[in-house]
Amino acid sequence: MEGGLGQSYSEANKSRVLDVKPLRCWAPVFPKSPQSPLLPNSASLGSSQLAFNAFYPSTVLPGSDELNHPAAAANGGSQNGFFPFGNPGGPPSAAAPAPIRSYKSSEPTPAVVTQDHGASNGDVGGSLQIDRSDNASGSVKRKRTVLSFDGKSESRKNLVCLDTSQREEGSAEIVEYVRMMFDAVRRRLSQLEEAKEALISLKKRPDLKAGSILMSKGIRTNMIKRTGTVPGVEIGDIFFFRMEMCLVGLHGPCMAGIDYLTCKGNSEDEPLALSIVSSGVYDDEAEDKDVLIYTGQGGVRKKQVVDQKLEKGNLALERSLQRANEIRVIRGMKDLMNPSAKVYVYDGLYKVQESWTEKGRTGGNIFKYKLVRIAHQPSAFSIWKSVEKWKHGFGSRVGLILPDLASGAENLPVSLVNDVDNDRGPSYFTYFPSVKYSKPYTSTTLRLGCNCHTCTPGDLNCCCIRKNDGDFPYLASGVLVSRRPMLYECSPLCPCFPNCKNRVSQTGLKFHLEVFKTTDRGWGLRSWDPIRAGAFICEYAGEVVDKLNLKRKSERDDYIFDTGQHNQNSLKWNYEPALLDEEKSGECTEDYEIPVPLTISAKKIGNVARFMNHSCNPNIFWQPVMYEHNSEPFLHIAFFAIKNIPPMTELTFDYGITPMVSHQAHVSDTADGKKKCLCKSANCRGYFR
DNA sequence: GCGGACTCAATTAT
DNA sequence: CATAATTGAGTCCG
Repeated sequence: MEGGLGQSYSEANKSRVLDVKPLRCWAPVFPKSPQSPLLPNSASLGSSQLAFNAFYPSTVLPGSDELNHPAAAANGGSQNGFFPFGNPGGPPSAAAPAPIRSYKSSEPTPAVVTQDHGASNGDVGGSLQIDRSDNASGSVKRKRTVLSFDGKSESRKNLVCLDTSQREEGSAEIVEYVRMMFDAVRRRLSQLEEAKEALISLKKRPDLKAGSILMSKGIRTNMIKRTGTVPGVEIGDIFFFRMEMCLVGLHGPCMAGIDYLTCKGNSEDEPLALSIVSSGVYDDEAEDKDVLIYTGQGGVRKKQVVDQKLEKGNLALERSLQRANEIRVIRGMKDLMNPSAKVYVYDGLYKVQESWTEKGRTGGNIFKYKLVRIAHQPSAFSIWKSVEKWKHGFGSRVGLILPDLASGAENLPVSLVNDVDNDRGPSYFTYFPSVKYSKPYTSTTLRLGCNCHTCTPGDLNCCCIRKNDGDFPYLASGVLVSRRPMLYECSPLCPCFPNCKNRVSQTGLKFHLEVFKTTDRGWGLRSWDPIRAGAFICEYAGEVVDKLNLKRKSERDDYIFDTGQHNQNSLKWNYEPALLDEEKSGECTEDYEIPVPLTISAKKIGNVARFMNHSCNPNIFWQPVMYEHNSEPFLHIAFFAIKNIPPMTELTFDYGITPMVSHQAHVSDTADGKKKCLCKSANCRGYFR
């Protein structure tokens, strides 16, 4: 889509920021815009900063039509960076300005060149417009770099490519797609590496490798550097790898802590800070929820005592103090679930309030910058601080009804909280952490156990691994790598220890969960802890019921989970084998294979899963898991995280077409038995059964 | 079991 | 186009 509206918009915006030659001031053209993705919030700037905002070099204006772009875009306040004006499917602007190379990362080489799409801008509420490379069309442009894939283009049908404008400017859907893809590839690379570990110890970095692959294939977005908000990235979003922030354009450098933009073409260098990561390498003061004392870069890890220099990131922060532009702040901290790793929280926009130098611990002079959080932003880091307090018992949890709803039945307490109304709890039920069968699941009795004492990834002698297509389904960190038709876990029949890594769904809760009262959807479930994509949440506990009997009884049961009627078909979660040059198309299916349908009722007995609400844009999926009790195989329904989930975010899954609704009267029944959906997601289907 | 030293990384600005 | 600068995430060792 070169020359499309999105691009010319971006180019124009870019130029506004970058070219600050005073004599070409178009001040009246440029309105105030808190949402404008590229510029500091002019409303909150002093007069000196206004001058900076207003410059709009006429040289990049392709035509009089383009004059409207900044104003329209800014006034529209489009959250996702879409164009709220113009002809959505309109012809590409032939006069789009030439890209300014120094402000855009170099163009990646798509593995498969994308096909032209009719309308790639403009449909604000629409689905992510991604190209499926069928390479059937004659209009497909091929570059020479494609050749390594030419022989196997058949197996690459599912690879989704982003077009130029999608790589330059993101949206919620594009960002989500990139993040899902990144983690799916990373998990697969980790899985391959862990399987090899038995033979050779390769210290590879799956996170870097996954990032590198996606970069080279153009699966990234928000490549145009900008100050302020990044379309599709929300305050509070969490990341487990630096690469991930790099791919979605939140923070460009994969290592350095300060991202900045240099105003090239200007005689004097005027770098501007865009985002910073505070992660503990330097002696930052990051305890206050709204103030961050950030240390400049340089001088650390040097053999001799070195003074930091006022250049690059340090200079950029200094200039940003003068310009008073918004700076994205990402706070990194130790991941308590995985102490050797880190987790990064996007904490929104800050401004540099003052700067000074002082003597660092190692003796050299260092720069310090005091950043203050801009008011009235959604809370992010402060939620983490609150959770920390609740966990340590200081500070009372507002609205706490019960410290442990499960009364000790789980290995972690489950809080019951209501801070919205006077409801003192859900209706009575018995807490039970697993599924109760009254008769065998299947008529056949199979010995399914393996013979290992320690099931080791890559060991194909382990028949539990063989049943999972030869892959150890979980990583050492406990996350699931891929959805599969059926997941086979080790069981009491296996001689391996109960802490075997292939028993993830049997080992209880991993996160401190909370059942809480929502404002309009009854009771819901959320977690105090951050959750990684692929992490196990809980299983669907309850009584296995006979579906036919259930229908006859006509007694209302809103707590039914039914494998036969669920539908997660729209979810594509697994890695794309073609990205890793794997010929594995058939085995990578995400269609479930349920040998015998299973219906579970959590009305009388159940666990936390019975409180999970429906969403058309869920963060949890369910996966059938098979293992044995008393020498007989039983089917369980296990829930895993689709994406990284920040603390205190409601956990939801897609009820699909199941006749199950949440237990509360938060849905209004329509004539045909459908329930009105209140999930509020952009792609909400409106109703579910 | 933890912290420090050391090592290997990918990307981007220069 | 090569190179320097950046520091996350491992490993190793005391």
